[in-house]
Amino acid sequence: MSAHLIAPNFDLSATLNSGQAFHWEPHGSDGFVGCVGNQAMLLRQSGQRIHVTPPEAREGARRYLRLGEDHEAVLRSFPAQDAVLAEAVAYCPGLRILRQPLWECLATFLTSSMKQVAHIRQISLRLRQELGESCRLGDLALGAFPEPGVIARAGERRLREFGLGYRAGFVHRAAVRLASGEVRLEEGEALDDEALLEFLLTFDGVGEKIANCVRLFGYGRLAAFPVDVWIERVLRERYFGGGEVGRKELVRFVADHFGDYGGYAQQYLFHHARTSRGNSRSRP
DNA sequence: GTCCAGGAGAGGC
DNA sequence: GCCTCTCATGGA
Repeated sequence: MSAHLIAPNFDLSATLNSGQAFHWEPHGSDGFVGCVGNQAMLLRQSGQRIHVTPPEAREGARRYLRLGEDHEAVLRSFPAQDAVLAEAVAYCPGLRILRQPLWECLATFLTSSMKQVAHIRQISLRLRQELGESCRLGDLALGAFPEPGVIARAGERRLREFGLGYRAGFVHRAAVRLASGEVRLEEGEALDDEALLEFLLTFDGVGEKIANCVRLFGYGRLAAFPVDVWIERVLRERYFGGGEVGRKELVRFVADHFGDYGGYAQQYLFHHARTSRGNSRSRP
């Protein structure tokens, strides 16, 4: 039994494997299994349809995949004279931004600093398997991302067993803050973009880059533009002719160049730089 | 074995 | 304000 969603110009595989979420596992020839919150689901794309199993996960999947939004408006908003961005969009036009549950988004990106995507993925899966609530999907048992209280009780030492290294303290302290009720991530929903940034920066281990990832992939602030090592390289090489440009100047540039949907532009540039052939650092 | 990763924070200047 | 160093780990 499954339900389906209409998803025009959508690339499920690229979207789930583009360094936003890290826990989706291939299933069968063209499916992916994972949890969104505590809902286990199988997603499978055929043409413009995405089939969701079980059917009761349909609305959760729709929200997570941000379906039903006007993606053409996003593409129209991009700077008209930007050939670099146009190339990245043409490379994978079906790539989208996800809308992830806030805590799993924050916690996952707290583990991301100075880590390769493959390793962030390994940590995310281990946290889910070892500490997360087990969610059944037919014969499969998938792990939800562990609640703050569970991580708080597990302790920093236990987290280090999962390969978090010095990031274990960041994740643990954030979990303790949330589990104690001192703050709630949902408070951020009501804040404007700037106030939300300030709020996220109050978490130890969250700097501007990770805060922007959480604003973009969790809170759905589509103008947020995370500048990581990949984006920094692309900007320097393709937008500034390989010249010596300070990181600060790059941040200033993206703020007024890419516009209201800069987060999408960023994701297209990131995905293209990281996965396309011709980039010596990327793997085929 | 070597390089480097979706960084942040502290310290020096 | 900007530059540099350290933090911990494992995939490529």
